[in-house]
Amino acid sequence: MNDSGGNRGKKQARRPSTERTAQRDPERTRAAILEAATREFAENGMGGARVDAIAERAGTNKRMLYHYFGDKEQLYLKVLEEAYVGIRTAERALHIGDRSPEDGISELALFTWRYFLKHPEFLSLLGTENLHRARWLRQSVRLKELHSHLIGELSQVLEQGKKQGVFIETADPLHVYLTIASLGYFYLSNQYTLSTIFGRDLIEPANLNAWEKHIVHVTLASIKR
Amino acid sequence: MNDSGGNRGKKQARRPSTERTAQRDPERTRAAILEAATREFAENGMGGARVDAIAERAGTNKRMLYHYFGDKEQLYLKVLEEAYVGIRTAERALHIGDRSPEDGISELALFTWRYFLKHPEFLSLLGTENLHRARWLRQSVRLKELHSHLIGELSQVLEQGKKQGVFIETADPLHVYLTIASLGYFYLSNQYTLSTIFGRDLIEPANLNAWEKHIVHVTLASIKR
DNA sequence: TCATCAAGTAACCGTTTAGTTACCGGCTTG
DNA sequence: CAAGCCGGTAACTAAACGGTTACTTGATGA
Repeated sequence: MNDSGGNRGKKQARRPSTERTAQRDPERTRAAILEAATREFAENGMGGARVDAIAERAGTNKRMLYHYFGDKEQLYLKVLEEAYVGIRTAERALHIGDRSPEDGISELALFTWRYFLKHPEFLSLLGTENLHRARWLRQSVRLKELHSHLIGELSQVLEQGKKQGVFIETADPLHVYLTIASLGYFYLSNQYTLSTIFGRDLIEPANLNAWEKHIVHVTLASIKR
Repeated sequence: MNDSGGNRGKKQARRPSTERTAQRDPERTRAAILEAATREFAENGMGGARVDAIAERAGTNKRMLYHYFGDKEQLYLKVLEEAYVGIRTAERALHIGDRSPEDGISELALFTWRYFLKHPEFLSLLGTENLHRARWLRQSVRLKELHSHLIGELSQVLEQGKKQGVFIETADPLHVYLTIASLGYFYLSNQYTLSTIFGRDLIEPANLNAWEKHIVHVTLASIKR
């Protein structure tokens, strides 16, 4: 039973006595918690993630988690923000404007697909956040700035392509990005139900390669004159 | 405090005495639980959904829920199965083979988009199930049969289009379906984060109409000769 | 060299949760 | 017409949960 001992409610002398060796490396501990939290939230969602599990995965305990991040919700937001910073930073390094418009778009499509493939935790976090209608992301000020750059750069590439006569006039930067992201996101984040209902292993290399080609094909076909 | 009274652990005479009027309508109760569960699971995911909340939403209590569905997991699987049956049944009624190949594909794209738009709970359930790597869907035998029909019918439409010379030879039924579903799913299920980061209200009617047109355009552009 | 304070531990707390038990009462049927 | 079954209620339980408290440890600089 829970209530054994009969001393409930009465404070007793405790003996915390450190049994594990203390790390004494705040930066490492903080990073370990953040990484463990990323995995836990990605695997179980906000509702399913367990604070105890995060602490254990990080090789520390709950006290430190609350010490560094406040509470579960703030830790979750931090995880989400870092995930966005990760993809947008890598994306910026592409400089899609340096090539021909067609190559620029292909490059962006390939990059996005491969990033999604390499970072399933990012897709999962997006799913979780949307389940909650962006409840936590909305609170984040720093994230909103990160994205105007992407649309701006993509817009320039499309304009150049229109001038050169290779892209249709109606091509819209937001639509193009959403198309690329859609095709990657759906295939990967829904791979488990899709593989089950269609009886095919979508994550098999041959199928992955076919879909990668398909994404580039569809994206270009939708904007080429 | 929780523990007031001092009678913990000792079984006492209870007085359940029916205070609400009993419904005495098993079919209605069952359906009410299923509908309430659909909403609760869609809004909160598997980990976040609360059995008490489902019972309350259904206007009944937990006992009935366990009586009809066994436990939380079996109830969840039932909800998921019903959601799939819903979309596949409506889809079948389209008979996309009755029109020209191009119209058939447009029809399927429009139907899928509008069904997703009308049934956000279906998208949400898919997301939740994939978070758990189709853990529950895999157990379902009845679902796997439902989907071969869709691919078969789509395959016929594509073949007809190829014969008529309007579709490219490489068009693949699974890829076409995944393309249509991708574009609808991503836009709608990620509308909250997307609206936040891009600073646009994606669910606004004008934007919805533009995306509907875009889906049809992209789908056809990707397979037209 | 020793007081201080950040880093760290583990037990603890109050509440919530999935699931169970004890009991009720009206309809059907032998 | 009574017996029993089925649909129903609400209180209960053990375990799990997010979050806190009491206390320890080791590096540092006055």
